Amino acid sequence: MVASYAHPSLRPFPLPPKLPSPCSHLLSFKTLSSLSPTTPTSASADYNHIIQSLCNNGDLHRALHLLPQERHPTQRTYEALILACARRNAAALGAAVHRRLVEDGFDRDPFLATKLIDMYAHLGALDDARNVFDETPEKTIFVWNALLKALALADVAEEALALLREMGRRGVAMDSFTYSHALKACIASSSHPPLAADRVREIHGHAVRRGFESRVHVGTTLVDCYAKLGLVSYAERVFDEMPERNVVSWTAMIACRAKNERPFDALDLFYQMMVSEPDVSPNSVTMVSALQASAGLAALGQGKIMHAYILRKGLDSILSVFNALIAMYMKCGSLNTALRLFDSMSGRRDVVSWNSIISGYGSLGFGAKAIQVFEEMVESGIKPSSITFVSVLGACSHSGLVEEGKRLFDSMSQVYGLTPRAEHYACMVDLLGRAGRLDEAAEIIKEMRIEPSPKVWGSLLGACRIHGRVELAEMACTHLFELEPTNAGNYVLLADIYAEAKLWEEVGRVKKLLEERSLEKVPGCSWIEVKKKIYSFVSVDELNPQIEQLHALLIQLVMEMKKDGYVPNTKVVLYDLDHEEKERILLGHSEKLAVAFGLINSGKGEVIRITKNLRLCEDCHSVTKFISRFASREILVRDVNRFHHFKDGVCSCRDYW
DNA sequence: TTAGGGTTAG
Repeated sequence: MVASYAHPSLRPFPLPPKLPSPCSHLLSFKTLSSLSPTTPTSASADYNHIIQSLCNNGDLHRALHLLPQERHPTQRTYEALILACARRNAAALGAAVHRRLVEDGFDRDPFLATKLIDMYAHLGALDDARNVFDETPEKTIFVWNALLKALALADVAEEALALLREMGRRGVAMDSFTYSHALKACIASSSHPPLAADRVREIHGHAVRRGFESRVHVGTTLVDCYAKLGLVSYAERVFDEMPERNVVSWTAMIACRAKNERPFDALDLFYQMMVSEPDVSPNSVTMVSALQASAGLAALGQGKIMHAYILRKGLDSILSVFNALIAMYMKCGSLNTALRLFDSMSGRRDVVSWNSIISGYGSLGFGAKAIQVFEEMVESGIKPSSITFVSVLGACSHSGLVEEGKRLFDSMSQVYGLTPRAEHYACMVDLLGRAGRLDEAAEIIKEMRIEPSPKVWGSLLGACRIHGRVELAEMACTHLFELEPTNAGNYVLLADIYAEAKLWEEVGRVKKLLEERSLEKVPGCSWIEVKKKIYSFVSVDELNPQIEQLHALLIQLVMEMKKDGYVPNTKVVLYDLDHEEKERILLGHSEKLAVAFGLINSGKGEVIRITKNLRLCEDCHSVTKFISRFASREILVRDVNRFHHFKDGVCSCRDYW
């Protein structure tokens, strides 16, 4: 079944019956007024009960008003007050409750200490949380875990690990909660992945020895930690060995694959869960991850099946699911469906919804439209986030809107009070570099107040590739080879630049470096979804059952093109081979095979949608433009950077990409 | 008393 945005289940759900106003079932306003602190109180009034009820109903002020009336507040009363202060982000009131609690002699109570630590952590007052911990004489495991969690989730995860070591020294018996917090601290503690991985492995080993690995929460946290470190096979091993799995464990594993360039395997796992686990029902988070996998594959058919499922289960009322649907349609190139969904959600759009539309327009090459949507977003009262600027600056870059991009970049700090991060500088380098203003791009890097990230140098290198700047490319590579020595893509780009300048000796030198470091170029791969099945192609794909048919079609098309003046762009082939051999390699590029497959196997009027894991090659770009005219077919190719929409012999990028 | 998974970009 195929879902459309107009599915009847999309009609708004009936509103729940109107709730009674807070506390109306407890006390009338008149009764409350009579209980004000200035009024003599009745000895029989149960203030503890009333205060707790007021707190639970969100009426913190009235609860605090009553507190002085109660001579003997109980532990439960203080718990309710602390939780209410945390919920309302009421720092000053929280501190006042804490003072009163101390006066009442509850400062040695480990239960309330746990609640206070949670409250202070929630309010961002870590020193206060630490003080409560220090001043609690009887430190139960709850107290230790509360501080561990507070430190792990704040930007002081190193301190969390120090606390863990202290627990070890003092012989505190850790429980499964301790392990979950400690693992999260490992991820938060280090921006250096190898160090974080060592730490996770160490705690993992510890958990295994103590028998905590079999706990479902610990196993799930381990899956997630390895996922965040990009160690997919470690995550899979933990997941496979879990004695008990629930929907969260399955979702963590699906998300792990979806986020680590394994969208096909993520979908596979999703369907495995649906088929083999009748007791596990996907929830909103599962569907968000599954949609992300469909988006990663640009598998529109799969995405539509999920949309139908989401509607049937009513999960589209959840904003994150709705946003994930918009993103999925955008990444599958279905701009109109994404826009219809976006239009249908007026009033409940958040910054994520807007960002999806801005980046969607950007990647399709509608830069001016992306800027217009950005302005509408600001007008509607939503504050742009750091990601909004990555999206809108990226949109400027794809469309060559240099001056607009510069203006937006300046507004980021001057108007919106956001400090540009490395990724924003990378956008600016890309914007200027693509437009051929490489010296300005290099100047921006020089003036950066923060350390340029690999993305920044990578953007410069990419621009050097487009504009054939050998020396500047070498300079960028001295940084890149140091910062990310194992990223084969940088070596390949440099070799590409040398090859284009016909510096074959230098090409050989870079290839030798790749060999010495045992690095392999990521092979180009393209795929296409036909009748809800995904077919993938690699270069010179001799194992493909239809390869002869595909070749015959491509040879025929190229012959027609040559009559039209087409000259194969053999400079994109990195090897110093003769022209004929280069042409043969060019013809076997995965994206050409996928286009030919689409022509043969899809319906006549259907748009051919192809996805490629790398940047689209220039020769394939020319050939696809021709095919779109010659075969009268719309062809949409999503490469690693953006969309190319081919129609009537023209590409939406207007050859600027 | 406490814990685990997710949406936007690059």
